[in-house]
Order: sequence, then structure tokens, then C-alpha cells
Amino acid sequence: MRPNLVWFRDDLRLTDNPALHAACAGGAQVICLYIFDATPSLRQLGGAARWWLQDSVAKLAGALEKKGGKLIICRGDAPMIIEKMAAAGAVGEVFWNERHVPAAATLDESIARLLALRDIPLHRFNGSYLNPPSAITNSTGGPFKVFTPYWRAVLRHGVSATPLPAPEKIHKADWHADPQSMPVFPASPVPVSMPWMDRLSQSWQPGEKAAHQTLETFLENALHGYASRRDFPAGGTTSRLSPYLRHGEISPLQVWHALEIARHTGGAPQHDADKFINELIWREYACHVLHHFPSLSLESRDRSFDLIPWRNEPEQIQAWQQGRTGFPLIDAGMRQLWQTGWMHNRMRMIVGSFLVKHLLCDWRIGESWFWDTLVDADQASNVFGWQWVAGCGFDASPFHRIFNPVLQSERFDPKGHYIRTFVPELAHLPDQLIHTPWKAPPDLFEDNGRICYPRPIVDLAAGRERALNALKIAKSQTTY
DNA sequence: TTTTGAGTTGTTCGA
DNA sequence: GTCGAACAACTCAAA
Repeated sequence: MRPNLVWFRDDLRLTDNPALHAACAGGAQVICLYIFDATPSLRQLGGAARWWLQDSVAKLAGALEKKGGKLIICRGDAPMIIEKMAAAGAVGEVFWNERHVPAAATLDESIARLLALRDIPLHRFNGSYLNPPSAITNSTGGPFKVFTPYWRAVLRHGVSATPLPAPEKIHKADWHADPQSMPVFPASPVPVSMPWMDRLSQSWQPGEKAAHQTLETFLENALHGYASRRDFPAGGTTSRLSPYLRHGEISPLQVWHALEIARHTGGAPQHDADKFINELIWREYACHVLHHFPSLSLESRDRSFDLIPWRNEPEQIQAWQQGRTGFPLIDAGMRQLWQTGWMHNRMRMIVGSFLVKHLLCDWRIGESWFWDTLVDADQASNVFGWQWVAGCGFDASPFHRIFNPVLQSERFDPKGHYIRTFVPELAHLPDQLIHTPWKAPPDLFEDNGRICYPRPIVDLAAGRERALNALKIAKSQTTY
């Protein structure tokens, strides 16, 4: 009997892992594989997500070892590596959980064909979403282009599966890669060390165990009142589960079930649990939409946006990236992103609206920056979110809905807790001035005669008018 | 096929 | 200070 191969991808966990569970059934021998995939057709992971992934893969290796298994870690083109293992006669049957990012799904199809040619059975599972993207359809069998009907369809469809336990014991296959043909990494896969990585490790602990601790903390501390408190960026008002979901250290099914239990044991008011489930379904919806419209990664869904004369001013883009726009809330958000690899949901909308509308920059510039700096960077959610905030995507925010960073600041960070955390040079300002430091006397900003906080890089009213006019002209020139 | 109601997260202006 | 309307129409989902 040749051993089963479990190829781990965006599912770095032992619990509720359908592919691993099936491969281990009946005490079969198992090879566990992770590939740092260098296939050119895949979008290269950004820096922050790569940091997370390295740590998470190392954690997975440790967890598998405790169960008797062993994770083979290698780097290269996935099709070539799988082909080599198959050719060496190492593999009986192959198990994986599906990926849905279009480029990855295409790659997986080609690997499936390769295995079929060798008569190697392949077992594919759904582990990363409550519903695979093609499972939910509208009344004509097509994709949903509006969120709310999609959401209703998901609730109608229901979730019947229960999360799977981790395998009790993993029987490690007696197989060793030939180091000549397959470069295998011993434990810590890619010995990279960059100064910014220290910052990330101060904010985050990747891995399955930490994922469940994060969920527990959320259920205990922040679920109650989530519906109203989640909009405030300061303090622990959100779950912070996004990077764990992204890398599959926890499954959405596990999250769903934990919420159902909290609901039924009175752990949370219905509308708080509903609101959180709603957010989970937005994640599903982004996947649904990208699956059916793969061109969205590169193209605005509303093609009139192609006619907007984007300014893409390099100095302004850099000020935005570095948190030096002169608007305290924007700068706090962008610095939170840089320092911690993550940004609060509402802040993502506010900084996105500011970049696209007030600065009139192409949404793809923001999308690339987020891709590189977010530990939870996910192709579907990132592209969907940016097209939404720009106003060109599915069920998007209307373009004339422009967030005013000062009003948002006064409304959602009234005491300036969030601003003071990430823009310390303003921490000494009184509450009335923290949102509009340009109204403060200049001497409040001087540090040894040096101005230490920039003046606003754009006039909000003028920027808003410019954006509205640009879209109006683009719309009038578009023929559909 | 036609019709109807609805559509995440906002801001500004004038009464 | 509060409230409603305008913003710009348009597309989608379902009856």
C-alpha cells in the first residue's frame, strides 16, 4: 500500500480539516506536504502574509509531529514537485482542500489532470468556506451580484456540517525526499529576518492554537455589544480572526459553530451574533464574486472608472502609505497597518475612500499596498473591498459616498484613543484638537524647532468636489 | 416578459 | 441642534 498524500495549502490546521481527516481514516499511512509555491502564474504573497505563513507552517509542522506525523516542507513549482513524488511511486492517493482564487484553482485543475494521467485517485474537499463559491446560486442558477440576496440564500441553505476533530494519531509514511531532485527544508522553512518582522511578532501569534484562543477571547470579551461597538477602532472591539481564517488555522465552520453555541447558551444577544455571522458571509461573498468574475482582480467592474483621469501623485501616495497625510485618523490607520500588519475594518474603508476619492488615486494602488502589508491579505477579500470602497465593484458603495476623515474621527474615535496610540506626536493634544491639529497653535507641534506633524496634504472640500466631477464626466463619456 | 422594490458601513445643505 | 432630501441614476432579484 502506498501512503496517502495530504497537500496543505490555505488550511494550516489539524482540527476540522476534511482532507487530513479523510487521509488518516482507517489508520492509513500519510505523507503531509507543504509547498512554498513559486509557480509563476500565482500572485506572489506580500511581505506581511509571508511572515505569517512561515510561522504558521512551522507551527503546523510541530502540531503534526505531536500526533506522530511529519510535515515535508519544500519550495518550488507545485506541479513539478507533485509530479516528482508521483513519478517516484511515493504516492497512493492524494487529498486536498480546495482553493478558490482563480489562478490557484486553475493550477489545481492542471495538477488534477496530471494525477489522473497516472491513475492516482484525488480527493478534494471544501474546508476554507462555509459554502464553496459555486454552491449558492440565484433563481436562474447564476451568481448573486448583490450581497443581501446572497446572504438570504446562504441562511436559507443553512449549514449542516459539524466541525471534524483532529485525527487522534497520524501514521507517518516511511518516505524521504531525494535531496537531489527535491529541495526540502528541515524545520523553519525560509530563514528570512527583516526588522519589520519583529513588529509583527509583537502583535500576532500565528498558528492553530492561537486561532482558537483568539476566538475564545472574542466570545468572552467582545461579542456582547459587537453590533454597535465594532465600528470603534480603539480597543478590542473586533474578533481579529481575519489572518487565521486567511491561512486556514481556523475554519469558518468552526467559527460558525462557536457562534451558534454562544447564541443558544445565551452568551450573546441575537443581533450581536447575527452581525458577526453577517461579516463572515461577506468573506464568502467576496469569494463567490471573484470565482464567477475572475477579471475583477485587474479590472474595475464598472468600466466607466477606466475614464477617470487618476492623479496617482507619487508624493501623495507615499504620504498615505507612511501615515503622513496630516489627517490624524488616516495616519493612525496607515501606521496601524505598517506596525501591526492589520487594520480595523472601518479604518480600511476610511483610508480607502481617502486615497481613491480625495487623492483621486486608482484603487489598484491601494490594493497592492494592502496586499503587501496585511497579514490577512486575501485575493478575494482585498480586491472586493477595494472595488467596493472605490464604488466600482459589486454592490459597491456609491461613488458620491465619500467618507470625511474628520467627521469619522469625531464619531468613531471621539476621545482620540486610537489616534493617540498610533500617532504619538499628537498624544498631548486636547480632545477638541486631536481630530483637526491644523487648527491648533503651531507651537504645539514643534520639537526643537522642527515641525513634527504635517499639514493636510489635500483640502477636503476641494478633493471631494474634484472626485465627484471626475466621475460625473467619466459617466457621461461612457457608453455601455 | 414585465414590473416592482430594494440596495453595508456617508455627507452636505437648507429648512 | 435636528431632520429630510439630494447626491446619480442603475442594476439586480424575485414575484
